[in-house]
Amino acid sequence: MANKMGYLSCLDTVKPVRDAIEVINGKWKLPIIISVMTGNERFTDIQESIPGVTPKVLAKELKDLEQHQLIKRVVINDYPVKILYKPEPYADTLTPIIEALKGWGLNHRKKIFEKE
Amino acid sequence: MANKMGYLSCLDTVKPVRDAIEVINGKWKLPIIISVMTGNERFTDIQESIPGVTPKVLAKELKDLEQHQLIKRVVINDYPVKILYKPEPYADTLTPIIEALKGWGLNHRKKIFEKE
DNA sequence: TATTTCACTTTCCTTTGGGAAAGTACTATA
DNA sequence: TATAGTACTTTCCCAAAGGAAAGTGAAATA
Repeated sequence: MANKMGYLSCLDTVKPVRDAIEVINGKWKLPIIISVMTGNERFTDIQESIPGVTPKVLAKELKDLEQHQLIKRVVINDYPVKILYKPEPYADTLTPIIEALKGWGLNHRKKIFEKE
Repeated sequence: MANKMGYLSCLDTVKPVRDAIEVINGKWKLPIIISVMTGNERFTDIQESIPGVTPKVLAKELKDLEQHQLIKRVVINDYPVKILYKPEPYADTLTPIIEALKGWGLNHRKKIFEKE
């Protein structure tokens, strides 16, 4: 079967981009990763560092991020038990994405304020 | 008022990242931008270049992207009327984000296949 | 003994995203 | 005249995202 499409294929780029989006999708995953990478380890610290996040959402997203091996949940058996969230080394691979989004967001905000 | 928080502030990064996410959120916006930047101009071409996108979703996302000045809708008054979607120069500013996501997605897929 | 803290969970509810399928208005082509 | 293509819109529906508020259980602190 030959080439019968009238459009230009862009799957080379679209497919991996979609794979990445699936992992970091939603409003909260990247902010949570950023908070944990910044050094926030406790549930309530992470929650307070991200305005608007509710405990329900935070608990769910932390589980998702753990499954993707981006953070780990560490239980410390002192009395009382402490729970810490730490970034996994794999989280570092997201830095270029985070930096690109940060740069774009900064510039976008500037653009919006200037023009409108 | 002094510093009374027990957590580390990460708003410097979280805020602009959230601004960026708001613009490119969802499953389809980046794939559509990629398709248009690749050179697909016609509605059906864009649709066919992105497996799974429905006309309803595509129409809605194209409008969103137009509002954000990332693409423009051009009406050509031949008979029949032609409608073309073209990238705006501002779309180019997304390239670092797209490249970062592409690189990450490629590597992630490799990681998944190797390990599990 | 009462209150607070921590790390959640539970319930309820609304909004948003998005898929399936059909329809539409126009024009071109056979 | 009939069929096909273009660029959508419309309707219906479902699932997931996400917000608000309260609850929970254990332990520390006042």
